[in-house]
Amino acid sequence: MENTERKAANFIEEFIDEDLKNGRFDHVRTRFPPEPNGYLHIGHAKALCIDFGIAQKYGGKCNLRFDDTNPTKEDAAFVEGIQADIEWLGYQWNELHFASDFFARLYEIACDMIRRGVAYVDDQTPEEMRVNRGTLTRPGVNSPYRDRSVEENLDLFERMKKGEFEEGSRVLRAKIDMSAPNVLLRDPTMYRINRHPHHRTGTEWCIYPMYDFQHPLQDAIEGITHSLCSLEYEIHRPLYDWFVAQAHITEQPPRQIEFARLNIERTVMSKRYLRRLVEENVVSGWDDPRMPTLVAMRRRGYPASAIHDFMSRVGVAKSDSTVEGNLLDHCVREALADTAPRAMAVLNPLKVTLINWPEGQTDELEIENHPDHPEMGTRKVPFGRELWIEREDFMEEPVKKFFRLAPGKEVRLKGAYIIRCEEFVKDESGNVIELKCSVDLNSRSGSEGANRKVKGTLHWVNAENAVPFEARLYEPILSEEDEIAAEASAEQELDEDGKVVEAAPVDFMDKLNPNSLQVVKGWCEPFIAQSEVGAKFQFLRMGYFCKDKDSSDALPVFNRTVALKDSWAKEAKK
RNA sequence: UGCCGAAUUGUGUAAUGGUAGCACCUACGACUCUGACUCGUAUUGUCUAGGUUCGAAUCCUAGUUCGGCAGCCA
Repeated sequence: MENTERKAANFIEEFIDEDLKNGRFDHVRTRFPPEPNGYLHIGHAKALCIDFGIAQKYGGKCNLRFDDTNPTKEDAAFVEGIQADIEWLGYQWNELHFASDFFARLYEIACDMIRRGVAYVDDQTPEEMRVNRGTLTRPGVNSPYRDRSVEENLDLFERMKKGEFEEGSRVLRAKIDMSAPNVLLRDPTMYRINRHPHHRTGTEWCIYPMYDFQHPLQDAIEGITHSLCSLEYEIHRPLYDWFVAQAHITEQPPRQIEFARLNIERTVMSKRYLRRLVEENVVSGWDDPRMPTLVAMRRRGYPASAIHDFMSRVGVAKSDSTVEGNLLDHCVREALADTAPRAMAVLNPLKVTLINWPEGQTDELEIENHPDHPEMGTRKVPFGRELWIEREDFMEEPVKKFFRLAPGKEVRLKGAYIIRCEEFVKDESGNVIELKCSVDLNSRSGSEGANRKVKGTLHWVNAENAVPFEARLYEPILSEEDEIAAEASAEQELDEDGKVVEAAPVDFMDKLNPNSLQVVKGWCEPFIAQSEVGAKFQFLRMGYFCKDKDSSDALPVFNRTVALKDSWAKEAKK
């Protein structure tokens, strides 16, 4: 492997380079280890891109491993969803493993640890265990069951496995040090009893290994060289190393390296909360386009390449950070800019009648599908006396710098003619409901008469053939400024012993953005309606849109993937 | 009051003792049959205080602030 020339892109690669150079490893093998208890979100995608990306970069391998050690919340459907997401991102795992395939082996290792006197069955109640663990500032005390004989431990553990005991009545613990400053080392639990059927092993097992025991051993078994994970596991590393050392699986223990997880402004990034959004029907499902899950982003129209681009821009570091939503939007726009064909759709329609256009006459105009890519061809667009334009493209009393339609003012209709607003019609409550415009019949696009300066160009749809459609417009799922409070788990209050008194939860449901979904009915060009689910367009001036699976023949539905940048909106605010 | 980490412009991330750079955001301008795209210009930064050094974001000392840890979750 000739990586000495290549410059490390981040601190993880520096560590790996170091390991390769000093001979700790002569190859790289990573793993992506999701628990199948939900769908992958953009935060997982960061870890995923790092795990797979580094393996790729070093010519190594990356395994997909499901850490399915807690049957309570896991489901086979998530296993499939996760695999689909990984494939969508274009990665291929080398080996596919399930922790549950190794339950027998882990059990044997646990028995061996009992025989060597470094694990024991504890009969304390969860409450007793908690009390005896001590606090952050006070050492714990040994369990009264800590010094049972090997024979008794072996017998008890086997009977735990056989299902002779109730859930919660006994656990297997590692015998380390109840006064360790790192609380995780105070005789951590290795196995607990859980009778919930497992999505793969059914009722074969009723004891399940804990993460701290299973994960490092699984890494060692698979021959993982670098076990990359998020910062929260940093404090677990001594335990990780301890278990690997105890298990005697490999001469070359895997190295755990931690990096900061991804946070994005106004985005919920915790599986627990996402699950709540789904279960409490705040969203329509894991693939609701407001969700930060990959399955939702795909549905919303984000190209996989945008995710990769985003991850490379976000970088990898060891300090906690929160990325602006702008950056993701930017990556999505950039990914779509060259590939999405242009089309016209009006989201908030205002009727325009061309007073000097012959009644009953409909022309066909030829309009390019992409201004920068002539190879994407052109399409025929009908044009007649009655049109729809965007309501916000007209102002009765135009403010300065507004160069769209206003009484007496001219605009160009994209690919068509220049029109002038001659008068406007209001309903009884004073709302403008129609514009009467004159059209410059010599100004048809491409003709000589079109070559004059008109400041504004509007998109439009011919009323006669327009197809009604539903547009779903999205905003971040959290209200502004509140994301941190919502992200933070419950505030914990401590009593004088430093123990948790009560969790006073900040209910993130209160932080939800009431405008995260806006549904509007608009008009679009006929050909758009016939596109396939998943088809992506840029609706001129309105943003990138993706045809949704909720579409019917009667009513096409489009998700706005991302809006275009809008410098007028900023100007208008002033 | 314990242990483990982290602090570079508004945000994210480089610089590994030698010119603090890049991207996004923002502002202004050019271009424009998308107020998009593109192009140009600009503002803003090394947590604090000492020290070592010709030279410190980088090394040392002491602080400060922030994050994580007391599941039979992962």
